[in-house]
Amino acid sequence: MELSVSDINELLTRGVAEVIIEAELRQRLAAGQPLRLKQGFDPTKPDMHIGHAVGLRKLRKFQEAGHQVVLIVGDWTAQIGDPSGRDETRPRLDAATVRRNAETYMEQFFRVVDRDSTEVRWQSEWFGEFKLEQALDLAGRFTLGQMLAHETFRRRYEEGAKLTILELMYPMLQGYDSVAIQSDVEFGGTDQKFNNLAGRELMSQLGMRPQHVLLVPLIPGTDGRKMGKTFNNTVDITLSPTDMLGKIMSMSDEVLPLYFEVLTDVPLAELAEIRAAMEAGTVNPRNLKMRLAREVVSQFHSPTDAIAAEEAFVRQFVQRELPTDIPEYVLSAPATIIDLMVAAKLAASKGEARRLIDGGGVRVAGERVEGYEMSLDPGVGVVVQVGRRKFVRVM
RNA sequence: GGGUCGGUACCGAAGCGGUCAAACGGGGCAGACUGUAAAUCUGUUGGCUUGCGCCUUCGCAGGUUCGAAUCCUGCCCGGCCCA
Repeated sequence: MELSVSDINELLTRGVAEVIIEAELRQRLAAGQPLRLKQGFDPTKPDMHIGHAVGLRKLRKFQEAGHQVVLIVGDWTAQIGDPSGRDETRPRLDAATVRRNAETYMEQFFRVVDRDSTEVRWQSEWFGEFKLEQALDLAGRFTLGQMLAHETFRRRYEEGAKLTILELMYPMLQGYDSVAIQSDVEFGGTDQKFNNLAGRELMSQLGMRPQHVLLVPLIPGTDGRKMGKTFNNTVDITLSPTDMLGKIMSMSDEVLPLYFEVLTDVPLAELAEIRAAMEAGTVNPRNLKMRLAREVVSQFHSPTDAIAAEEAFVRQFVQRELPTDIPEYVLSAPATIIDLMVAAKLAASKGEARRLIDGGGVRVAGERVEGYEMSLDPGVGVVVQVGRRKFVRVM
């Protein structure tokens, strides 16, 4: 497939943080030779969020231009745990967990990336038979000085935190993957730069053409802080259309333009308009956010799902009506409101249930619950609501 | 191997014999205001118990004491200094 200069331009700049080395990669793309695009992952935590989708979408665009994705399952590096950005040593995982996580990950990966033009490789193909001699050779190719150039390592070293030799091995192993699969371009988030460069270093030492590196930005989470599990601000791609839409609607305004850039195909010209309108304050960000939410839900589900989710959203949060899909909880005997909340998982403990009631966060049939005495009978069909989004119909 | 400092709730961090389920900050949850935005304000944040009270929790295991997160012993883990 022939790419125009502007196609290549968008491929290398939109939603891209850095390309190493851009001029060279530009030439190779123009030359039209199919390239091997390396994307690795560690099967540590299988849940993928839309932050990961940024890179995957980019891979997809490259595939559409005729290139080949090589997905590496880091079943060895997963046992070390990527130290990048980490303040502490990670626990090591057992093989069965790794395997299971890998399956889950790939299922999610192929929701964005085309399976047919992807080659899946496991690190154990080359590390399974690795000899100590080879490991020593690898270790001999990097200096401590190089390793301490890595922000993460340096900081932990200087702060006197725990830093194992094993962790220093991580970038070397990831780098060796590039050698093993003869990577042309490695994809990753900006936090992967050091590891990716280790691949370039190794390849050139071994007389190979060093891979190029394409880094995508790490996007902020829904609250504007770095997206990650610890902040509970991710939008997981496995979310239902309703939840996904809801999460996006609850995000901070400031991240809107970036999300449009990296998660939608909205044309660049329009992107500029959106940015300008936001800055000038001539649009209600809520409306833009709804459009973004629609676009994203359409991608991971379908346009029909997106429309349905939007309608449900408007009913529930704008018109303040009850959602249509309230789960039922079947009561076998009369129960107090406290016991019901715990049994129906509206509260984690009886203490929490009481606190929620004290705080005015519990409603039964639309009426705020006061005191703990209320009791409910089986079959009343009444809706119990906790907070703004937890509902149960008591049957 | 020796010396020394340290390991507290989701995270950071006080406490150093009783009044400690454990200050304070962050985060979380809920309420008010909203656009399920931000900012702001309020409440709450181990479990059981409507109060009283009981149980579990301050690296692990023992011990001293009427009483321990706080003192002692051993062990495990980490930092620093020396080798």
